Amino acid sequence: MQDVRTRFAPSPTGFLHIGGARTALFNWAYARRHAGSLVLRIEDTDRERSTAESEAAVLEGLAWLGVDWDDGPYRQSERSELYAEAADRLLASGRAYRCACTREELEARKQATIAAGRKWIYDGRCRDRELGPDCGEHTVRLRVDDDEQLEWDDLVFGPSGQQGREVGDKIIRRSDGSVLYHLAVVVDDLEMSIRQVIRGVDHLPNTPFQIALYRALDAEPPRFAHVPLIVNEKGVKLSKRRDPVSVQQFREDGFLPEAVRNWLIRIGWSHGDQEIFSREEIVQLFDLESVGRSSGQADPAKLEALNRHYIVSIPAPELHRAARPFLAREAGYGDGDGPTASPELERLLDLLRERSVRLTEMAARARWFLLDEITVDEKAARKHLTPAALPILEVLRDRLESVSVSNWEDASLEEVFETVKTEQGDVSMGVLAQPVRVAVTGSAASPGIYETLAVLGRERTLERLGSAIERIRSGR
RNA sequence: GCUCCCAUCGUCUAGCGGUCCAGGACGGGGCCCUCUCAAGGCUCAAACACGGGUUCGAUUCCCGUUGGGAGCACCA
Repeated sequence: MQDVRTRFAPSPTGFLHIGGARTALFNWAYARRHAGSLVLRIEDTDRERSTAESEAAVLEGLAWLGVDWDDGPYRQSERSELYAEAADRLLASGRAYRCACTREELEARKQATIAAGRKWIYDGRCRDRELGPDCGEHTVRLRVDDDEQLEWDDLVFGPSGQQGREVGDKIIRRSDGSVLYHLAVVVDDLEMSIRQVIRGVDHLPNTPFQIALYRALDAEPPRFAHVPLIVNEKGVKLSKRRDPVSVQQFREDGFLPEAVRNWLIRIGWSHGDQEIFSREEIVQLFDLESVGRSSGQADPAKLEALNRHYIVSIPAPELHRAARPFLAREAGYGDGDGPTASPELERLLDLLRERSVRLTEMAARARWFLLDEITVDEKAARKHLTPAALPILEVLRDRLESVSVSNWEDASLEEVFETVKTEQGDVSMGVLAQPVRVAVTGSAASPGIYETLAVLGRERTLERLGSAIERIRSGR
């Protein structure tokens, strides 16, 4: 069997977006699945747009998603001698030639061709001129013969290819001596011994020319796998500028990496009817054979469903760790600080799991516990903190006062509620619980009332019941 | 415009000639449960783009139409 060695090659011109993240995931999954290796290469030859911050963001995003690599990160900006050398070699072997056509001339001929309704391909004017290094300002082009069959068996799209005449002699080295993307990629993939190139279909049209480059360099091309694009609601390829889809953003919005990873790996890939894939299962089951060919949308609702799933099912310590920064933010702590871990807080988080889609929501639902001062939802107060509820709250407060701290737990609290319920003429639980809930959490929604009081603690419960009673009495 | 690619419920998809009056998941509707919010249980609606072939038989194979997309740089 052929060795597996893949690569992910992002250009650091912004954040890691979900399209790139998914490509990374596919490369990672394929490499891991086949016990191969993954190389990370930063394509930062566009000095104008590439930044160090962006590179850091990309690496951070990958790490967060659980994509680990075995080699790199390499930076193309540090490898230019390699590319220059390759261009020289091509020139020396006659597989490439110097072209002295100016941009203006090229543009004029191109426009004329297009006006004539034909596709512009370099017309080969300098092809046989055998220009030497002293020909003045010039570019270097790869010689691609008209009848050359540039074909490959795509791991996703099957047999693909073009004739040389459809490709033409493209520039591989600019007049300033720098090298173009195609050459850099081919040289790198060769030098890094990449065996499978897994990338977006938007690169598929580049492949014939790159194959021509491999041949010109007397090298065997790797296998290619072009994966369908992730598109937006309009069905158009995602763009960093237009579509707000950075991995970083999802992280800040309270999504778990497990959920985002599961979400992305399932766009364009499936394994029967299975929907939930752990990191281990992806490594076990992923394959290019079950990657589809049509582009897909990333459905936010699906991400939310997955996030809910993982919030419920990840081990408690992991959930607590993931939730900490969100709790800190909600509680108004500075960076680094955080709410003290306590058995009550952990219990509350476990109660909140089933009711939270995102960590942000979870933290918001924990506000009444995190802060000493609660904010009372006015609508809830109007409905439940009414004069009619006053006697109930008073009786409950008195009864709860006689429950000791050591007895402050679900069972004894339930007992108190049951007693009061009977005494008040068999009122329904709703009539009893809602005023208490609003009094104690400020909101009409919370975990079960016994659990809520138990987690809050005796002192704070009594204090808040007192405030609510005051509030009703003073008619606010 | 040219070259190439794609086409199953709203979305992601299963299906690799009969097992399909097309299955799952998310989303949506309804019912149940219920101290609130959720969760959960049950349930309903929802698709093979169209037209030709091939075949005893097409969602599955071929061609065309339509629709969508990608690429056409001295960008990556």
